[in-house]
Amino acid sequence: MHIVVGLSGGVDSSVVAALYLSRGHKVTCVYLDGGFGSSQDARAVAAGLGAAFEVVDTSDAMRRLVMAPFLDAYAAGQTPNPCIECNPSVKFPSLLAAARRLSADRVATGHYARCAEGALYKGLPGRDQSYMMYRLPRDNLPLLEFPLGAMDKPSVRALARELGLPVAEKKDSMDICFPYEEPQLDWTLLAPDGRELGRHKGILTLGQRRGLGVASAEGRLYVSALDPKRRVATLDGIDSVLSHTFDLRRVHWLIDEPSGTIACAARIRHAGTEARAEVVPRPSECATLTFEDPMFGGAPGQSAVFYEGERVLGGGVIDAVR
RNA sequence: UGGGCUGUAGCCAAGCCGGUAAGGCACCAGACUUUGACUCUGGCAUUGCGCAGGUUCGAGUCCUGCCAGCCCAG
Repeated sequence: MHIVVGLSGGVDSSVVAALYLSRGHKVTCVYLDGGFGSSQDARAVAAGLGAAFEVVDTSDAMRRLVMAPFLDAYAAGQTPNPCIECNPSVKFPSLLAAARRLSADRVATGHYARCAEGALYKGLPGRDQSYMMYRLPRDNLPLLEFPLGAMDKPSVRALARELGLPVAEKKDSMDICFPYEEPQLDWTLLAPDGRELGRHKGILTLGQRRGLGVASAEGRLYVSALDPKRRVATLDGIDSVLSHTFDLRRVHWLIDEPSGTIACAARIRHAGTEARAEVVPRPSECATLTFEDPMFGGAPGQSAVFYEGERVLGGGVIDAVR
């Protein structure tokens, strides 16, 4: 089999490339160049493995489809999740296009998730990245492989050492992968009774408490409401940030679209807890998500992802928190 | 220029009849994390407690004076 491996130069994707080679497959490593970062490590890994290597320029798509919307969202008082946008609109389309061009059979990446028979499943607990991929087009799934989905990080690292990969000890990447300037938005911070508590220059997220610079005798304060038009943020106790119900837009399914209400488990943050919920589909790719117990951390712009056991059912972008 | 109250780190605030400065918030660092959320861990008043004296083996804690702010009377 000829397989295209999305090679970032990190530990995970490097192990993936090595695995396919050791199984005797033909591997072409593709480094996506978003216009920042360096292809050096990836190139070195591919060279070390004796695999074909090429660089695909995705900088234009990154700017248009990921970075610009990211900043727009913050300006609109939302909390964007660029990784969720990048996967279906830049990363996987670019890798699949490369595979088509090279007449390769499949595409593999180092994501901690699993793919089988056209369905997407979680990776192992504690290392699951399926949340970031719920928005992939359903017809992409049969072409994708995530060989690390059944592994944990220590094993992957151990394997990298065994294979003698030069990046075996490289630190995990986290945080947003592209550079940007934080928009200097002028927020006025108010108490629930309308008292002015302070000002804040920059971006704010619903549920945020650090960086506000406001001391309160009552305890910790969280951003409980954002009014992007007036640039006013209301600060309140943690109870004010808990909610059961979320309105979703841009709902995307990885199963046949349900005709009515479905019960499932759902998550509203990548590293958030999964909890029992109910999804009521609405017209125009909308839905209402209601949890049995109140959830913390929901913010417009973030995604809610639905699960049934290990399987990812779909998800949507949070439009409003109720 | 009558009476009462208060003055402890950036903010709020414990410190009882003196014994060698709680706690919370904020802030900083780290952990966690393919979203800058949340969470967790650690640090955070170096003889210092409005100022100046006094009593005492020892004072934030008692005494005197002063300064500042607040309240009630005027």
